[in-house]
Amino acid sequence: MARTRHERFDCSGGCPVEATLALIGGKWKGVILWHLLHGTMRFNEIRRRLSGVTQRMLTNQLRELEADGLIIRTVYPQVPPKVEYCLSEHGRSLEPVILALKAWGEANVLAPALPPVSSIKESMTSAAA
Amino acid sequence: MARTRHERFDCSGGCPVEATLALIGGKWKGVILWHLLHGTMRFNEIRRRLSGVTQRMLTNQLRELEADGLIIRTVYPQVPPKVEYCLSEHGRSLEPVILALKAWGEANVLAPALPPVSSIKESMTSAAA
DNA sequence: GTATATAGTATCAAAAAGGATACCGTAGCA
DNA sequence: TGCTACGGTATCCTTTTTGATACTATATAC
Repeated sequence: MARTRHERFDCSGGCPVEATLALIGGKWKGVILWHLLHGTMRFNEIRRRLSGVTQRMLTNQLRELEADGLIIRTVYPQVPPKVEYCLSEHGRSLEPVILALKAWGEANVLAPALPPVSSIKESMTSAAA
Repeated sequence: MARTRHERFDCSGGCPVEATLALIGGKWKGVILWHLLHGTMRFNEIRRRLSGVTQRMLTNQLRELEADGLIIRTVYPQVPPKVEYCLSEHGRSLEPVILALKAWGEANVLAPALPPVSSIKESMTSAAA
């Protein structure tokens, strides 16, 4: 159920890159994992931090992360329900990856106005047209 | 054209994680970048390494990477055509990220038979049912 | 004269991802 | 008595992504 694209890694030679991206590449997974780096959280707690996510999506993503062994879901037999999510050991091993993603994003996406590099070689391109 | 999901980063507080994933998160982008870390490559050269990719997909992904300023496309006005792709400076700055993804993938996805952690808490879960 | 390699486009279709909305059952609060 | 919070499901729909296939132009080799 809801297995995304984890099953097929056909890129010969080896692309652990793809394999990893398949696990954390959903729209919300990266951020969820990043938030969970800070500690255990309840469902709605996560939801509030990911403003914009729907319940269905959040449930889906959390379930996939759980199925992939990256997070641990603990439901307390209470009413109203209380469900906690935290990183598994496996998930925590992703910390350097997440932090690398975050560091690069901070340095290269949000800060600068990245100029279109596609201007220099346009002269060559137009020569072929 | 072909802008994927780069435009909207609504996850408040800041998720450079998402921002980065949006750039490298396509099905092939990560691998393409990884291959380009090794040096300049021609179109079909990349294609052969990504066995399974279609021409259309490869073109798309390369165009997006170029539009995002991560790679540089150089077309030589020859016939038959010769087009080279290489990392831009911006793209090369992704090297630690790519390597982190690769390292984790090698260590955690391909090697071990990752046991389903979802067994311990099942007792609690069933108690709620 | 035909085939091949090059780097693509164009068009159509399928699959996957993501989103909107409504609903559930109970506890606690007013 | 009705409201809200909790952590979801179920259903339907739209958008995005991916894939299959056919087509282009020309130089070179056969």
